[in-house]
Amino acid sequence: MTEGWERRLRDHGFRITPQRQLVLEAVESLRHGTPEEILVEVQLTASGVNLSTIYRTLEVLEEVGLVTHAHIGHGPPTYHAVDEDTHIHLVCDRCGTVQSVSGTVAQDFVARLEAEYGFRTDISHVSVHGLCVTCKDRAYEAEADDQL
Amino acid sequence: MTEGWERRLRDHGFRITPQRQLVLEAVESLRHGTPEEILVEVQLTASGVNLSTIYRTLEVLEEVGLVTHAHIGHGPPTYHAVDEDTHIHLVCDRCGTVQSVSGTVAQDFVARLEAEYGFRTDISHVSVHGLCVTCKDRAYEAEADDQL
DNA sequence: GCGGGGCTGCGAATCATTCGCAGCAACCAA
DNA sequence: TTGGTTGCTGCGAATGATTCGCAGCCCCGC
Repeated sequence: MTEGWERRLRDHGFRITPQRQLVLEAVESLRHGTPEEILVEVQLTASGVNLSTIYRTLEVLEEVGLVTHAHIGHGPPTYHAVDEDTHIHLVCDRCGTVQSVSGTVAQDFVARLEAEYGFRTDISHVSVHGLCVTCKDRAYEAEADDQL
Repeated sequence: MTEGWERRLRDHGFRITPQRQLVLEAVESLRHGTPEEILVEVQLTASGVNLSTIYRTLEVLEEVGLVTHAHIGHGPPTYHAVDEDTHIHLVCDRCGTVQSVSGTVAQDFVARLEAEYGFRTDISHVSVHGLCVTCKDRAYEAEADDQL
């Protein structure tokens, strides 16, 4: 009985290796993870795995549709398993906090982009920048200062 | 008669320098530009300007609200003058093309994020990933192959 | 079980960005 | 206008993330 992930790899002409299994499991258990974080998780089981392998493996897993990545803020990308609930990251450009919200808030927006531009949005990949509630209030004060 | 950009810098305690003027002009004339591209543009006028200065200057200009930046795809960020019409980048993850569309398509989405989460979206900073019309069609074929 | 070619570990290379520092110059005051 | 004080810049090195080249290993079809 071939598991789904094995089939997906094979169907795209890739081999099944322990590293690929471990990386996929790490992504699933972390839910959010940068390559560096995934490396640490993988090394709990297999300490010999190299960071280059993490990068190459994530690329492969993404190509066959088992994981996706999103860019949050300026740092390295974070990877997710595709079966995660799709969500959107609200990134505060001032304090750097990241809030995950359900992808459903963007459904209308996504539909509109498809209708008007034929663009098929990968919603889980979107990250939205701006100011969180807290920092927004502080920004108002700064604007008030500007007026003086 | 002090020009607006000079006033903005002074009001935040920054000095007026030729480099800052040139970088701002370069951003305005390029409309979209990475630090590297801005350097080239600036060096048409002043060849001695250094890339470090471009980075530092962009940071300052952003802090005082004269420019903003957006992350498009995996490469370096691109900078825009703030008086540009706000727009959104639709980035195709397959072919890499970037399409700029009016920010108005996102107004409802932005309003909803503010209403539901108190999040103030910087719309010009959003970049939306997915598949463009052309690549979307090609993706359908690939999915069809998967079914076999 | 065997062989070929994909995969991995390792270290070096690359790319973007940041930092440290010494000299220069913008700006305030007299 | 003339100084003096900082802030700003150029330069080169450091850093951090990601990629590359290559030799050896091991997955997989026969």
